[in-house]
Amino acid sequence: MIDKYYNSPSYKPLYDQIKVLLTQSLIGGEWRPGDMIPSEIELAGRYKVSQGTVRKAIDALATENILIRRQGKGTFVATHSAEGMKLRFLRLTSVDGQKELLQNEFISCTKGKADVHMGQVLDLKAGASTIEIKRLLTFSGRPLIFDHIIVPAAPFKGLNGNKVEENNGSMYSLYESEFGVRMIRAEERLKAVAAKGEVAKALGLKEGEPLLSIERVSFTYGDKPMEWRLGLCITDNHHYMNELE
Amino acid sequence: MIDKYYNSPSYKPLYDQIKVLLTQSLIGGEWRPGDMIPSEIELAGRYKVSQGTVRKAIDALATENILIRRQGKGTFVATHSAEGMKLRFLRLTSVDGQKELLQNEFISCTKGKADVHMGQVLDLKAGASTIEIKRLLTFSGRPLIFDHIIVPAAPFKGLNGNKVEENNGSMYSLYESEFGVRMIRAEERLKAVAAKGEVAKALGLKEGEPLLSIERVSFTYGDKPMEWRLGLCITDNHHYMNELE
DNA sequence: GAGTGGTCTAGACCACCAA
DNA sequence: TGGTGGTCTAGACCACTCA
Repeated sequence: MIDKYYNSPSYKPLYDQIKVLLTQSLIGGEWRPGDMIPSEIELAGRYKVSQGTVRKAIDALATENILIRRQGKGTFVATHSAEGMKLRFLRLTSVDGQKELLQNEFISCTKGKADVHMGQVLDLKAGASTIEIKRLLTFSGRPLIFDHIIVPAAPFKGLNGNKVEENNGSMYSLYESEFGVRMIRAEERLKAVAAKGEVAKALGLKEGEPLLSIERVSFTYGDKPMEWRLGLCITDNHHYMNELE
Repeated sequence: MIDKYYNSPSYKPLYDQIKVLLTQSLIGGEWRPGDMIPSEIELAGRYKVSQGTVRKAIDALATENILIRRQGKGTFVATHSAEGMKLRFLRLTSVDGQKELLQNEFISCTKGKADVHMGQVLDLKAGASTIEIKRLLTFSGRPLIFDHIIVPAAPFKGLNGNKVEENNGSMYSLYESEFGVRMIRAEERLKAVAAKGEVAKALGLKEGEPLLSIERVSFTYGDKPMEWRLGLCITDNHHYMNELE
């Protein structure tokens, strides 16, 4: 199981192997979001390595926001239901600095089929069943974002408009609490586009006014894509913040 | 100098203290971009700590892209002149995937004064001298980005249009090689705006067409802001990529 | 072969938290 | 007071690079 011998043909550092084992326990549901995982010393015993090696594996998962360390308490599986994590992937900030809460205005939830492109994006066969959600996010009464969300139907069997509304639009905590799907990372592609049609109407804009288009694909454990999302945002009083290092 | 005793009122981990000392040597120019810094063992001796502690400090600087480790060779000060680092902060990618090189079309380089807002952004007194550069970046012959750059005049004494053109618009490697200013991180704010005036003309657009506005502030060692930049981008065939974790 | 960073261990002690 | 994560050390050995 554990292979510490360097000359092995498929040599990998021990802490990488431990990291894989920990990830498998997460995927397998041995520890669920919010749970405390065993202590470093216990894990060291289980895997027959030193505490320092386990520590390095946990450190890696902690910097990826998959685990959360708390001195004196333990190490926990990260969860989207924790306060402050609900909008983890939302980078939009009001120009005057405050990160206010948004209101969710549900529009529709329908069944669909993945076309070839969406099949590639979500790693599905073309024609596979999907669920599509449209909604409007408003900020102090004014429309801000028009969201179009597509997820594969299979892992989200039973997802419907009621559940979205009950959850007040916090999709990620819904995915996690109802379907056991935790998103760990996302890729975004941004463009500037002109408002038109349904979207312009919902946002109360004239045709042709500029909108920030944010296309996002979110991934769960094992880099499996589980959600496609297109957000069209009015950026008169908000901007998308990003830090480059 | 080094304080490893935990009960000290201003307790900080040893590796953080080492990190500060290393950063000071970088600011002071003891090691310049591209240089190899002393080996871990040598630094451990100099600071009277163990190799592991030095390693942890270097690890931190390496994940911040300030130092670069190379097994078997040594640890080096990161540099913008290295190939592949020239466009380090440019997140724009063509839709069909290729990360092509851009052509730089110089427009102007003028002297100016910081207004109150720019003073705050660049940590200058209002009225301090600045240098402003405007340019157009083109991609296979077609305009792509209109850049407006403002830097404080003092640290960049002698910066002019010729130098920008000689450098083919690679501003960061110019700052570094000519003025010893290395940028280590940047903050960006993105919006969608409508093209107008000078910019619309330069980019060959009609008034009102959507543009991606990227406002960037870049920082050198010690989080000192050294450059403000506004890039207005045509995103018909390009998008801004971002990874969220 | 000499020198560098990379991995792994074992153990000591500290800081934080909860009961 | 006991358990957790956090820091620090000393030392062994491996992998990579270059002369």
